[in-house]
Amino acid sequence: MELEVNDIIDNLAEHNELRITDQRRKIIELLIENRGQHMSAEEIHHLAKKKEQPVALPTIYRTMGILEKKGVISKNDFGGGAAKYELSLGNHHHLICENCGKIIEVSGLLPADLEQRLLAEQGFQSKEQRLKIYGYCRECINKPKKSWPGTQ
Amino acid sequence: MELEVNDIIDNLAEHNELRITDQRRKIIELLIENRGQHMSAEEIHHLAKKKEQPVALPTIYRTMGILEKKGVISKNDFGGGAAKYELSLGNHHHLICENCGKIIEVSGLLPADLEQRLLAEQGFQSKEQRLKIYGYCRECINKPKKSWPGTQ
DNA sequence: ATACCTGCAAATGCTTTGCGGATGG
DNA sequence: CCATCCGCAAAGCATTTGCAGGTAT
Repeated sequence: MELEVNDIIDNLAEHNELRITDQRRKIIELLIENRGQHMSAEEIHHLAKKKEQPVALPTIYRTMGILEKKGVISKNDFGGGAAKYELSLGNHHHLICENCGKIIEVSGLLPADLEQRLLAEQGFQSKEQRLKIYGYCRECINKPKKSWPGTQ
Repeated sequence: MELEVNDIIDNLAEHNELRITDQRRKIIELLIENRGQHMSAEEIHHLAKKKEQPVALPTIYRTMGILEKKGVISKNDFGGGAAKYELSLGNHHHLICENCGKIIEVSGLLPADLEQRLLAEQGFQSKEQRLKIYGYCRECINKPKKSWPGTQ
């Protein structure tokens, strides 16, 4: 796990003028510790503070911008106000329950030849696919529904 | 075309306590006139003003909220700051060029049995699927790339 | 008549920016 | 040493809200 922080860090520094700072290391560390979670900038800020290594909010936003451009993380808008970030770990997609706000991750929903088809039919070279599916989760499917948006 | 405005209006008023006002009629009119476009609240605001039937921005946001909940429109975040709205006309998806910001609409990208599969495998009842594909369009695929985000 | 709408102005909340001081390479 | 980065405070923007007056039904 500690290894991976360095993997990412090294990769970032490799070709560019990107400096390795305690703040950036800490942010990546937190992203790895919470892999599979969707975290807002504010949540990362709180976690860092709780671990006695506070990182200022503007620094977090600036870092997220860099990491997103590098493809290390992806930024999601689930409709709850603040953007949510997560480590990019393979192409997966999100089922979003409109009743309780739960996010379920799923893979393997897209046809395998999608990228080639788009290139052939549209001349479009795709880098990343994001499928969001809105609906009701197992628990809410038969419950009376409340209104959206609802964060968790 | 004028017919369709009334279709939507009537449909909205049918089961609910929703009033038919000039502002709501105007907004729907503009959405229909610009079908296939992606418009921000601000753009709708400008268009209404230009047509001598101004609608206040808060009213536009409030109306968009209602129309979205009713499924008349869908709200998109393409990363350019403001949300973009469009009439819901069949399930289509968006190719987003990271170089020039162009949005290309495409249909028929998802497996036909997707909804049934999700219900069977996850117990998830899906209402709406939105696939966003980031990459480079035909014109930009060989151009030197600039940085993102760029709106148009 | 009355519940619902609108417009205005102000508030809100996420995100970005300017800047002086700090620091990694 | 110097370009880059950080934290702070303040600004920027899209969106929401409170409220008083207006309007559809």
